[in-house]
Amino acid sequence: MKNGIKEVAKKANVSTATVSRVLNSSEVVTEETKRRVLAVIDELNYMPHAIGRALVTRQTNLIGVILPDVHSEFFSELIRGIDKAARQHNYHIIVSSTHSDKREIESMLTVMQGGRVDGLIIMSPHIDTEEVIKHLSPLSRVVFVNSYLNGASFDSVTIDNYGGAYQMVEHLIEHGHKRIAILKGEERNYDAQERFRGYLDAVKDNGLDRIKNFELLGDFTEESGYDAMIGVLRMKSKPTAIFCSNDSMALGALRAMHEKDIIVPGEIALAGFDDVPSARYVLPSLTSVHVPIFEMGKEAVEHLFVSLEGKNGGEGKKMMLPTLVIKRESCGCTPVAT
Amino acid sequence: MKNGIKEVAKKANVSTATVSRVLNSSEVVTEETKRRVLAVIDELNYMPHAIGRALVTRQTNLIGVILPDVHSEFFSELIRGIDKAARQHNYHIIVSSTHSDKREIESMLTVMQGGRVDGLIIMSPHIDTEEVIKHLSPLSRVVFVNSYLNGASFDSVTIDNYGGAYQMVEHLIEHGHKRIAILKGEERNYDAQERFRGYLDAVKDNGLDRIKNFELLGDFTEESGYDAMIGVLRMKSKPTAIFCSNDSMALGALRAMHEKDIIVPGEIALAGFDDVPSARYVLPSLTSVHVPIFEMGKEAVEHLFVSLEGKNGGEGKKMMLPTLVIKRESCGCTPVAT
DNA sequence: ATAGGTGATGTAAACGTTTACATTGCATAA
DNA sequence: TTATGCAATGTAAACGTTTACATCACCTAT
Repeated sequence: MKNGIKEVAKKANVSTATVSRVLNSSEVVTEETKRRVLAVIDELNYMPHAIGRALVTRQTNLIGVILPDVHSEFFSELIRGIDKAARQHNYHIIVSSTHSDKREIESMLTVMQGGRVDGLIIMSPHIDTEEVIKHLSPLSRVVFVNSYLNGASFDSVTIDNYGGAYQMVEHLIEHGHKRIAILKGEERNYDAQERFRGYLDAVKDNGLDRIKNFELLGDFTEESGYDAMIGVLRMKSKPTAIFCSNDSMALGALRAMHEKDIIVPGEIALAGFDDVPSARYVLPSLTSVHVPIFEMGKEAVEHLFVSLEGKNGGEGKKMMLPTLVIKRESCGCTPVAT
Repeated sequence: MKNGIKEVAKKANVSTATVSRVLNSSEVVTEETKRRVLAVIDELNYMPHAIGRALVTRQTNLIGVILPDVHSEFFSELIRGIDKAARQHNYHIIVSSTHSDKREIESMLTVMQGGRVDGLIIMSPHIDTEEVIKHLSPLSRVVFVNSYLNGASFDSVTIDNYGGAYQMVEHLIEHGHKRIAILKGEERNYDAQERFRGYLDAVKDNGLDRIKNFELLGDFTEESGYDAMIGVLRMKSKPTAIFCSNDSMALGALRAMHEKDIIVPGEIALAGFDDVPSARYVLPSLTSVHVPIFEMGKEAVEHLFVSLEGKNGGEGKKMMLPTLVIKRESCGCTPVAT
């Protein structure tokens, strides 16, 4: 007992064309006919076949979302933002995580194209974004999110990594710190690069010396933050403040300091980036740079729709969302609760 | 300059059927022909049109995932597990969050069915699951995840909420506690119910009195944990231990105790549920019940594929994944680091 | 030499819609 | 009365594949 548009048409004594017109609320159908068709649709519990429809309209109402591995708050917030905005346009999203694996990215793009989605949102924080672009069919609509994209004419939405880092470091300087270390992220990570750039400029613009020893390398994980901090604590002349390129590393650093009985911020002040939920609940609470992830997802979708509706291809519109320094206990702004 | 299978066929001097056979690696094609076709495919950069294919094969290689609002670690872990398993079968996933809104669920189901996906994974922790089931087309393949599902003949994968709570409470009892409070989740939440049931049975089986005053109501948010704890601290005769139905509430409770200078676990011991990442980093670190979220997603997909491959409809196979008590500082197992 | 078999390829229908165009019936104007 | 126009509906092609079936060439056994 299959029931397609044909069955509905027959039962309602009209042609499939008319049923289709009712379905797409075309104006030209008589009230009477419309009522009859609707009744039959209801009776047969008819559901339009999305694939059949997509084949002819060349529209799937689907957006593909390609992400690298990403920590959980970021991931869920981004998806939430994207989904929310997509739903408002009556779209759904196909999500896939690439683990930043080249072969995986490639296969993903192949699958996603070929009519399966109307547009693509890609996050590619590593420098291999050029690889990605190479596999992009020229007619596909794409918006990049928080990606390394030098000059390529694609739409993109990013957060102000540079500015956030700059302001945070400047804030530490306002506290009187002159020896500020940075815990960097992976070299090839775009966010990490930008945040480092912000640190460097803030240090320079405020007349402090750049101390190469204080530029530590991490990889955005809690462990790497812990390890790096242990290293710092072995230094003869220690920094008085540490700016971590993300909160996970800051939490790791904090753990190391707890273990070694270092008082934060008394002996060493600490600041992170991302403002993850835990930042509020650790002791001392973690000063961090808030990042509008949800909004970024939302904006990405809006950009995509502009591109989808306009005839002309994406004109490479870039958008940068502001970040915000959240002052808590670990930088010394608020007395530490005990 | 469109290029479909026809263009490939023409250029390679074969019929579309042969191209299709090459594409689907059918055995019967000559080596020579295959090579020629493959060459043309490469030259034209031909990509099979997924929709055209789906229309005739009646297969989209897509799994729909419908989730309520869910906290971020849970969300991302679950998606990760589902995506990983799906990719192994060459499937992609369509994700949508319903915010537990009835109308939204309904429209979601309608959209998702009608040939758009091959199967559905649904998480519906609230009691209104029956509403969901009502809108399920009988031929759609579905696996429920962590859902309230009394007896309905659907496949489902859940975690052992009851057992985890039971063991955790029993563990607190082993520490010598006799006055153990519980911070419950919303009444209509399935997880919350089960965890409460575990608490109740553990208390009873160990010969302790049920103290109604100690059964506090929360809603799984950090704030509700904080508020409830403030209430507890005003009680004349306080509990000596508190079991929170999830970690967010436990973190809230912890914050309240910090503010009021209550020593944990010295004065009041604390335990949570979910084992979120922050549990490791708060002070004191939080004893909690670990939940295999990733695995749950993976298992859900595997169940779905069994159902997809088998001719017969889902036989209502249920699977329950074990939970694990993780002992840290907040229950008194480990000395608290300072 | 011929029938029958086999292996490779081609032909065309089918999947479930939408939509350009054709048709119909009817009202209105000349 | 007949042309004209218009509103409502129908007809059938199209979207891009897959696949059952037909065809064809060639080989083998009789």
